[in-house]
Amino acid sequence: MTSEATPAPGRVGDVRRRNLALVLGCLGPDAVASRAEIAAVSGLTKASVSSLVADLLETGLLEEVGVTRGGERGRPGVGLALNPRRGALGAEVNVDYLAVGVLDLRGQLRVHETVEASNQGRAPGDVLADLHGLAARVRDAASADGVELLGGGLAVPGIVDATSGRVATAPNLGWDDVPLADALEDLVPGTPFAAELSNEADSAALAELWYGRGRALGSYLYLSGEVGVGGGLVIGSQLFTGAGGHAGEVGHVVVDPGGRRCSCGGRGCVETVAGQEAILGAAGITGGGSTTTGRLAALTRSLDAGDDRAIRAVKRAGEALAVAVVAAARLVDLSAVVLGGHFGLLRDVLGPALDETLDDLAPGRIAAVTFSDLGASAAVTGAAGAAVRRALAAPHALLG
Amino acid sequence: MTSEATPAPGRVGDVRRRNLALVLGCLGPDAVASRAEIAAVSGLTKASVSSLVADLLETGLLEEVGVTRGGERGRPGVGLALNPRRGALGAEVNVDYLAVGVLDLRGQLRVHETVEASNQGRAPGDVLADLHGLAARVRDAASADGVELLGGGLAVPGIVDATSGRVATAPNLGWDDVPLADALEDLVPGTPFAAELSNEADSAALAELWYGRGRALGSYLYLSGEVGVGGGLVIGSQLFTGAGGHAGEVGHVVVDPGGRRCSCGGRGCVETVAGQEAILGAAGITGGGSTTTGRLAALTRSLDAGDDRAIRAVKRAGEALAVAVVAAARLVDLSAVVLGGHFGLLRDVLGPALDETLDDLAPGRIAAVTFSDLGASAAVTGAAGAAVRRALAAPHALLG
DNA sequence: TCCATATAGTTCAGAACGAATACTAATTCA
DNA sequence: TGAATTAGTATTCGTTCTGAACTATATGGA
Repeated sequence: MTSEATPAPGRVGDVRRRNLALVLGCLGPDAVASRAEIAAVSGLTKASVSSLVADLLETGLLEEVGVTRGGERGRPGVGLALNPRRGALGAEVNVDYLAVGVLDLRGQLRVHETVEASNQGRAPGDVLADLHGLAARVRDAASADGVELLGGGLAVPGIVDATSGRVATAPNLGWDDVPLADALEDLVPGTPFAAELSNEADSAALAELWYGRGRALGSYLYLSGEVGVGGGLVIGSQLFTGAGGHAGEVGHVVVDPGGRRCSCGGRGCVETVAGQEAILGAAGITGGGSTTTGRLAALTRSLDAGDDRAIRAVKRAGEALAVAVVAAARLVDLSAVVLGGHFGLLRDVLGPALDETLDDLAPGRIAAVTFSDLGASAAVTGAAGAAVRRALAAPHALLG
Repeated sequence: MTSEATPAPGRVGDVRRRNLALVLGCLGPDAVASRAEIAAVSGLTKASVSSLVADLLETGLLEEVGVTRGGERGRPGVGLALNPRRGALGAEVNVDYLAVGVLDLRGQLRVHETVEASNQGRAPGDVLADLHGLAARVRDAASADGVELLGGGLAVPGIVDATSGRVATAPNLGWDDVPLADALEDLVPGTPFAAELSNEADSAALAELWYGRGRALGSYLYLSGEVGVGGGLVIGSQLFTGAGGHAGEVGHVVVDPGGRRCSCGGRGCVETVAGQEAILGAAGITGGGSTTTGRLAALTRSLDAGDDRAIRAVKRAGEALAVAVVAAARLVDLSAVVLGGHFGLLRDVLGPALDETLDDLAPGRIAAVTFSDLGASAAVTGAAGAAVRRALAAPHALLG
């Protein structure tokens, strides 16, 4: 939900809260800067920065890392950097696996464990029990590695309400209106920033923004090819959640008004052409007891072998995605796309088809079509990264 | 352009600036409230509100309007309301007319004058000279009516850069890269808030938000049927300008990937089906020396007469708009649409076609399709309203 | 070696501001 | 007439940033 202009009165203390976050914002994941440099960049006075940094050192978010040489002459500054011994936990429940990881403030994924398992149709309670076992192991590993957790996040492939911690619906898991508030509580017990629930495509889009292709772009449409076609819109280096809180639902943009009925009740949606089932079906790769992963592998083999039917199916998917991408380009004035999830496997065929169709439908409009290189850890990284950002945006919560 | 997180240091004075605007924000166009009521609504203390109101009275934005009865007992409060003797000027250059008006802080359009003239292909300088003559008359009328101007705005049917005051391109005027900084300066000379340039569809969308259908909606896609098909996205009661600053360009969303080439170089765009020329052409209403307004009148006569070709052309436009509306619904999670401009003339045929197609392509997704009732003054009202909002958001600029 | 110069960082007085509290003002009701 | 109730003001206090003066630590040349 886009935040309504809450009539919150400005208090004197707000200024300090804002400036504490401002100082942290001057330090990227890898940056080292002295108090004087921070003062110059932020526009704050040296006196204010000194005072703010003292507080931030107390929170443990910041640490001093020896001296820095600025100009040739004069007293050297004391280097300041984000403390790599603080971090957040990210978790992901997906159709074929569970994954949990710990990301530190410097953006390093310090621990990452994945458990393959088919969670489709399992009772949420059973899945969550497995997840918590995995999370406990990961927390222990992080602790052994010297990382103290500040918070966490959980990503699921479905429509979620972050404020209440409920999964409204996750069709591919078979979940419907599942409350996860307790599960979130148990994920990172006793940390100052409670774990939050998020959509898997949104988390992956954010991981891309903070630690992947998106850093150089700032604004882009992230397309996630999973069982469905998910999407996340990043506008001006921020996740755009739209009017109702669930923007970027690319899978059900209409690309063919006269096309096939979709499971959503609509007609001619992207998913009816570019969803996994649609592609595999059109390519003639039948279910036959095989897993989705196995069938996708068969598809890539067919593509490599030059199988005409497979190539046409993937090309058709690329064309459908192009129509949706143009709609995004026009409606929210985007000019970049990042493709992730299983689309990466199809890139050799999908990329050219997408490029070509974009050039026909809206020449010159899309400047950059890129494929993600974050791999399978995107959602976990994004979920943990969001918790890290929450901490860096609200350092005052860590002060007495 | 979505504002990058400018590293602006928070200063002590920011708190007061914010709270001054907060107090004004508690007073809608028609609202009257006492200091005590404002304190209760805003969360500020009575003492702070008293102090803030004293400053605001000094700016002239606020005025005392007699006593108010709160509860049954106790001292009555002093009513506070926005001062209707302050306002802003809105101007519009369009293909068939020039218009200038003055809107007061209470949202009343106190003066509004329109001059019919075909501005297509005229030199920008000539058009602007006419506009300034009109603006001078309107300023005099406002002054005679006791309204003091705080600022202004100018809306044009094209892509603009508000920060530099340039029109990048306005195809239907035949303008290309026209600098309007001087013209804006002359529009409201000597006012504290400089006039700003805006897109006509965006201004109309904002007028809808502040003074029309949008008040009840908060988030919607505004569709403006002019020579082209313009659009404005309002998300969470704010104009959404997207990644590049020009969101809502509905006219070139692809609705038929195999469709006709568009003047933009693309294919199957909304405008190739729902633009004025496309509808008139498909309806068989030829140019024949007649003005666009005349041809549109002929179209509505044909519709009223039950002419099949005309009805099919408008229905086809409704279907095309539906595809674009679904794209917006999915991508930015909208559920409401407001139709303005010349679409209002076609509402009897266009509305049902739109509803029906929406129900086929995305059943239940769009909750509200409404037609604007602001008429021809939408863009002028929006341009002036934006200036009013700027003043109400930055009252400190009016203090010594 | 020693001092001028340059840069980093701290200390302290001052101003701006909202919060809390106690006060005055104006009204109703018994 | 006075108690109760509500509106609004005055005063004191704590928080925070700013700016200027100050201390700390380096380089480089006499």
